[in-house]
Amino acid sequence: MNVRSRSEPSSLRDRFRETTLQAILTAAEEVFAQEGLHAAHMGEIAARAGVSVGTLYNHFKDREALLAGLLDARRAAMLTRIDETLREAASMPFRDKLRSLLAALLTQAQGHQRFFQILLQSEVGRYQHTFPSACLTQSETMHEIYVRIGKVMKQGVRDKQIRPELGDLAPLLFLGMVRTLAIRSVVLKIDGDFAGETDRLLDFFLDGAGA
Amino acid sequence: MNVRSRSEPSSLRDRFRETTLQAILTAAEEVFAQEGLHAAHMGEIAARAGVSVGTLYNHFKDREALLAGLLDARRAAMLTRIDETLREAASMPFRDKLRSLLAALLTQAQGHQRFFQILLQSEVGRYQHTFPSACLTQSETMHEIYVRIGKVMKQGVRDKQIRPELGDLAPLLFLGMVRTLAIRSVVLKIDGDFAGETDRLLDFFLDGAGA
Amino acid sequence: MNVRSRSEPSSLRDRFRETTLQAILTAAEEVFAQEGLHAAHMGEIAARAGVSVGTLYNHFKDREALLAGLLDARRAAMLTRIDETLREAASMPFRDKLRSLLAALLTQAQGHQRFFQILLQSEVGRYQHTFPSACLTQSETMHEIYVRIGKVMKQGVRDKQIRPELGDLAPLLFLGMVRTLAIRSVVLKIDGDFAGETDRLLDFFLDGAGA
Amino acid sequence: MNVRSRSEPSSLRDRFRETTLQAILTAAEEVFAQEGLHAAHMGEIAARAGVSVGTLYNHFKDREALLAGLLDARRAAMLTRIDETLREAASMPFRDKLRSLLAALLTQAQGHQRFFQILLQSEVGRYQHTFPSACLTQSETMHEIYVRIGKVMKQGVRDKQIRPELGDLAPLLFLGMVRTLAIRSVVLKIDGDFAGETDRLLDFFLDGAGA
DNA sequence: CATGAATGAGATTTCATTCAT
DNA sequence: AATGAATGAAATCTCATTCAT
Repeated sequence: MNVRSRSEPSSLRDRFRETTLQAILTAAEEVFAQEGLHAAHMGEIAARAGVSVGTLYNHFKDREALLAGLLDARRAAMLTRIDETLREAASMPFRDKLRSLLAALLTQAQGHQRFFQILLQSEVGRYQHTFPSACLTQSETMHEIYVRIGKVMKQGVRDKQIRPELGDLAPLLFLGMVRTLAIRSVVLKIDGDFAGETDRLLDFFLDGAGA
Repeated sequence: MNVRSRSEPSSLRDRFRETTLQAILTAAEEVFAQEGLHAAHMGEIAARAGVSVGTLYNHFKDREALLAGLLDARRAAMLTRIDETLREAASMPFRDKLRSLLAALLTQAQGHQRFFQILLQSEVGRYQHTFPSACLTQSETMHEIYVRIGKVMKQGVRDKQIRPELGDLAPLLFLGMVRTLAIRSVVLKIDGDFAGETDRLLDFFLDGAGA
Repeated sequence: MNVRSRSEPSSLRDRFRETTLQAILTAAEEVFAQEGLHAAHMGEIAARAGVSVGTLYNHFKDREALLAGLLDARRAAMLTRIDETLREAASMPFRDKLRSLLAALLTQAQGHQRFFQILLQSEVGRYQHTFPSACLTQSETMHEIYVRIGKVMKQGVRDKQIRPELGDLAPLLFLGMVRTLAIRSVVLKIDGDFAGETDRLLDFFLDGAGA
Repeated sequence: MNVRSRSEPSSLRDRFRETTLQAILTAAEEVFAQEGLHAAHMGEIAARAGVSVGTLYNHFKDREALLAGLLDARRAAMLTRIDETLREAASMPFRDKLRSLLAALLTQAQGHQRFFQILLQSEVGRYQHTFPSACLTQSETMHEIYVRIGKVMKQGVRDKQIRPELGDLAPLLFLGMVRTLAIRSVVLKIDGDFAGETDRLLDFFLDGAGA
């Protein structure tokens, strides 16, 4: 009993801590995506999370650690989702497998737009000075995604479904389509239906825009 | 004579002033591209231009005006180049015209990588707070490019060279390929040969990656 | 109980905050009065208040807000004091009432010499560009004082104690006497006994300097 | 002849130089009065004078020397005018002499409002750090004026025209009336008719505001 | 642990002054 | 002697981080 009465407040505390942590991560994702990596201020993140700045520092050593933590958490979720999709699609014919992958990427990009925006920022901006470890995380994430797309493409080439001339451009162009939709959504400030474009994009990717 | 004797010292000074201005713009382009819009510090720009901080402020009211001035200058050059290409290609068959446009875009993206990087940053980052007027310039630039690509695509659809189902995605995807190369070059830190990829990209765009 | 245990630490912190705020206001009053509105530097104010520069900005948005906050606080105190005096003197004969008002003004001018110096600076200097809102506060303060003096003067005219020919010059000249003492004290750098001059000034005001 | 032909261009040059100098002084007077001693920028003065900043430095060692030079020039004119008035009024009865002095002061204050505004600023502001020598000039100017008023007042006391109780307050209060009009004109931004108030002010000074 | 006021390093911006033309 | 672009010291302001409560 004693043990329980001691352990329960502790687990309650843990749950509180976890809730706070999630609130911080969500707020951070919002602010980093909306304001940009450099303009995302700790005060703003704290305010949106409904905690004080000090609390941010109780959970993360500094600003960079907060971003790195956020990216780590999201990255795991994203890669897990892609891997699941690929496993489910393992035995499908190539075109269906590619379709599943594209649908998964688009669904992720739409469902985690904020995280995706951060990913895009990391790609084009130079944040190595300000966020060295977060940048590392991001390029690793991107690399993981490329590796997965790359495997599918290689299989496609082996199966004579993908022209070999494209070589390593194929994964880049495939992901580039997702990026295009994401940017369209940011620029036009509309919540475009990413997944609904799956077939148009797949047709474009495999058969081109030519008549 | 009087006029000349008056205008000559003035034009000499003007030439000096112009030299300084170009040095500032070049330095600013480097720093904004390499460090990112928010992390580009006036001190760094001044140092690279080989002038003092105060000199930046003799030429531009503030940091934002400097960026806006830079973007205005580069934007004009880029749009002029694209327009020239399109004029030269006006009477070509569609595929050649599209090839010319793509080659022009890739050449620009490679020749003005720094400016292109800034353009990409403006697309994905949220700089409206910090650089309102520069952002406006950038979205106008992007819009101008889209309009030019869009016209060619519409003609392609009329000529039955482009599948009409893609609709407004066609220009986005076309520019997306250029973006893909630009990002590859940034991420891999290699000066990839953009223009050399023209044909691979054109084939991909018109005929797809499918075998 | 819970409320108390929550409110107490908060009120303790509030008291600290309030202490800091008062230290800042006092330091600002000193520096603005001694150095002049334009030459009062934030660093100097911070140093005298015994805080860091950043702390000033935790309490006031910028330099102007600090001045405006200072003036607002002091203005309330000054007008309250004058109003009290007038209320106490409401039923006195005119000469005594005027004497009370003059004594109150002189006491205020002496007791809050620094604030008065700032008031004088605002009158003669052109600070509309640098301190627009503070200037507004100051002219409102001056206007409030004029209104109060004006009322007494009007009553004096009705009671045939003040020559009507002076018209609206009477309040100006009355306040001018106070200004004269304040300036004498500034120029001679002596802490002249303002209140001790009440009767000499009252005699002068009512009966003139003529024999 | 040779001598003449050499001296003439020189005197022409001198005249040019003199013209430029006057333009600078006039511009400086405007800017120092309108913007305040601290906010008066060399660039603004140069622009209003229609010369370049460099030219200011060809005529004056630095900003302070420019202000000092301006004040010296104006001070001489003002004191000369007052002295002339006093000489002309030397044999008048006391009241007329006082009236002449007051009229002269008011006329000066109105005719050289800008200079007067600078005088007022110097009285109440603390410019010893920024403009040490100019401040000296100003307090000397003020002192000279006080001395002149003081002499007349002393004579008034001897002639039993001025109550001796006022003592050294009399000159202060006399000048205070002029200051009152000047400030009214600044605050109300009206070009009040100073000289037209001479008689009202003289009556007030000698006989008071009492009925 | 949470809090949030205080800190101060570092950024932007201003402007008197210099000096090559 | 006039010019005005360049200079850089000094000011204002920002914001990540700390730490006493």
